[in-house]
Amino acid sequence: MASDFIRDMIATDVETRKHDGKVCTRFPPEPNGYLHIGHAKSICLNFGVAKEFGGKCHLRMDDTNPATEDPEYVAAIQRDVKWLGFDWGENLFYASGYYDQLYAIAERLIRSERAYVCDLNEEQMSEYRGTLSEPGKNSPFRERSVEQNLDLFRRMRAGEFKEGSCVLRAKIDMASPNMKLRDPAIYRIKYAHHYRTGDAWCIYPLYDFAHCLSDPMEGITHSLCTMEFESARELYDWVIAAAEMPWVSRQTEFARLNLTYTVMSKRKLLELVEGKFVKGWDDPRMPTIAGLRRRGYTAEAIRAFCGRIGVAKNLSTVDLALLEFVVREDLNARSRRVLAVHKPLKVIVDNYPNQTEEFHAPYWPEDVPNEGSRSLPFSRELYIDADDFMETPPNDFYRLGPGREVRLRHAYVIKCERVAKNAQGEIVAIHCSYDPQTRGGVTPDGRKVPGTIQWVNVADALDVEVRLYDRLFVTERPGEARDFKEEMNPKSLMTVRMKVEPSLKNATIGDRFQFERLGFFIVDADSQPGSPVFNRTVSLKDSWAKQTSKSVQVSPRASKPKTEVKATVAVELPVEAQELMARHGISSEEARTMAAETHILVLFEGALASGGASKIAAALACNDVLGEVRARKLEGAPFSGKALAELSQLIGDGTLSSKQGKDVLGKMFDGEGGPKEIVKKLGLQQITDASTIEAMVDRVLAANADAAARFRAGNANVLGALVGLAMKESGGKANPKLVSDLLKKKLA
RNA sequence: UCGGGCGUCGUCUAACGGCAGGACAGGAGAUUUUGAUUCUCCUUAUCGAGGUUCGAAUCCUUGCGCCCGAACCA
Repeated sequence: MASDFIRDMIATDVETRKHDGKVCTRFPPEPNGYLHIGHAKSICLNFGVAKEFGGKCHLRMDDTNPATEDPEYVAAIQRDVKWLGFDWGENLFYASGYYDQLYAIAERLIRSERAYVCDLNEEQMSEYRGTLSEPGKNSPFRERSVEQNLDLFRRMRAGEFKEGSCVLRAKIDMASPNMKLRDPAIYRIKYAHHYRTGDAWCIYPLYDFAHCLSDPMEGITHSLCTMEFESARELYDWVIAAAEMPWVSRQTEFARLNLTYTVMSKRKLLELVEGKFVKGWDDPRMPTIAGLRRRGYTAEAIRAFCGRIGVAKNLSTVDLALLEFVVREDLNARSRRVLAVHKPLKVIVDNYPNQTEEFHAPYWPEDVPNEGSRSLPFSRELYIDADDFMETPPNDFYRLGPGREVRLRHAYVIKCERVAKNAQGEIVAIHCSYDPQTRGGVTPDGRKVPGTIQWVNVADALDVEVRLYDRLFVTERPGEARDFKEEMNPKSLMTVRMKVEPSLKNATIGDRFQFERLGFFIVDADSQPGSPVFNRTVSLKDSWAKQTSKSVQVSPRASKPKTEVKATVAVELPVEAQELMARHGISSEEARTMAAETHILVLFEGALASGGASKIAAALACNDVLGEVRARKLEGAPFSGKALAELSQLIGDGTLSSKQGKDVLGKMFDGEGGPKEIVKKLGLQQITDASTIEAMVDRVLAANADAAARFRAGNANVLGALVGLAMKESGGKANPKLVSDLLKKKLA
């Protein structure tokens, strides 16, 4: 499995023995709909990570809203996760299984004055909450006593109050810039029957309370969720801390999956199901796991897809073509090839005797290492596909046309002699001759027959129902310009009849085939014994169709309009920065940084006071110290201005190159002592001796003869790489400027 | 900008500060009893402007753009 930022983070946590080196993840769907391919990404990530690090992944039904949840969904979720190939073992949990504990924690929060019962109605509450840019104001019920809150909360539970009359709220901060922290509701009254707890409760916890507590209750180490929960993380941490949970789970967010030509929210999918735009959650056009399964996708293909799309934080919309690619790749290796004719056109082989012969036809092409074959009956009346005949074909059409030859797959080469038409002038049959020398499709005389087409014997043809599926939406991003339901593809399902070879009579539900030249198909559950129904999983790539439709095809996707280069408005330097600039003789950029980052200013002034070289110290402080502080999520540098002064002196007097200076800075952050100490410990005296450097440069050049050629060919970046190599050769001690100059001279 | 997140080929995703790589899509060709598969080759990217550095996609400043957040949903 390729790595990603989450796996990197977990690997670090395991190495540093966080949580005792254990890894426990969870997949927490709400049973209010079916799982879709977007969930598959999360499932593959959570279960995959657990497996890779020798940990566990729990399956947890996040069922805290009795109004929308249903046991049917619970069963479907388990079926789909299992089908995808993942096993939660004993670890199936329900948020509803924690209602007692959650209630107890809520009372604890009340006792520690971190929660209160609020009687504001929904409208008032939203008014009190303020807006994104204005702070909210405290609820008039915020200062109720512990006793009163406890009493009220218990009466909420006892069913003494109407639905909506009050809620339990966390007492955090109504002025927080993070709206999630403005005293969020954590319990509401709902007189609804819960599918698991029945009528035991009339108050239910909300997501922000239940979810973040379920995690530590189960010993979850890494709580992976999608980006829209990012601002909830602060609340997540607050609740765990406020509840004084003995276990702390860490939430990390990644980007959810979007697919072109697809809608991916449960709300929209539910709308499609309830509005009968599709035939249910498992309609093969749906991006649900159940739909994809019925469409003929394999779990392997879906997992491969999830592996290929990666995990990152960028908002991303994956091309549907990638999903089609992985399923073709998978199906190519596992589907038997059979012959089927979509639009039957009768061929009469006039010179063929009145008989039936059988051809031995392998199920697999040569490059798929599988065994098996069937026999194919052949006689003088056959069906071929109407698309494989043209009365006036262009030169590059190498199928059948008047006077032209074509190979019938596994059978004979035939030649079109004449076309039979009815009174309306429509073609009713093609009269052909066959070449008896070409039995099995070979041409002993060595002549080229470029076209090979599929066919079915009229007498034995099976007439079957086939469902041709296509993308559900016609636009890449349905719903972006108008209501997504107005952008549905009217041809997303075309139910047709096909003539297929007789061996398919006993195909059973779930069998997969490739209908040669047409696509991959699976036998649908609607099949009856002896009369299979096929779903097209995906068509074959068809470069002929692509070529012929080129003229009508939309122009290749326009490249993204580059953001217009606007005249850069010089941003005025704040007064404090101007003062600093004048006072310390530093650059405007540095002054700006120091004016904004007090700890950098303090550090720099400390360095100045200790006699540090001001230019170097300023650059170091603003560019490198600040970067390091941020990367390590610190408040400030863990060393004094004096240490910075010392370092800048070492650089200033040539003891250290600026590169070494930065390395030393890293060690200072690691707490390995002062600059001089580190230099001594590591023996970091910079190498400036010309002959020593030349020897190293020569060695690097000798070992990378091709690099020199590439540099001369115009790749200027090679120089950087060679400098890097020479630096490594010197153990980081060479003066990079000297190395670079020498290299330039030698390469010129 | 009230807070947060994110900007790398058309798309998705890599690159301890050291030759911007891979996959899909697109194009050209070879092989082919599936115009499939397979195999070769090619096109295309670091949001802009400054700064630090021998060297910046990466560090700093700044501008721009996109996304998320004001359910008693999850």
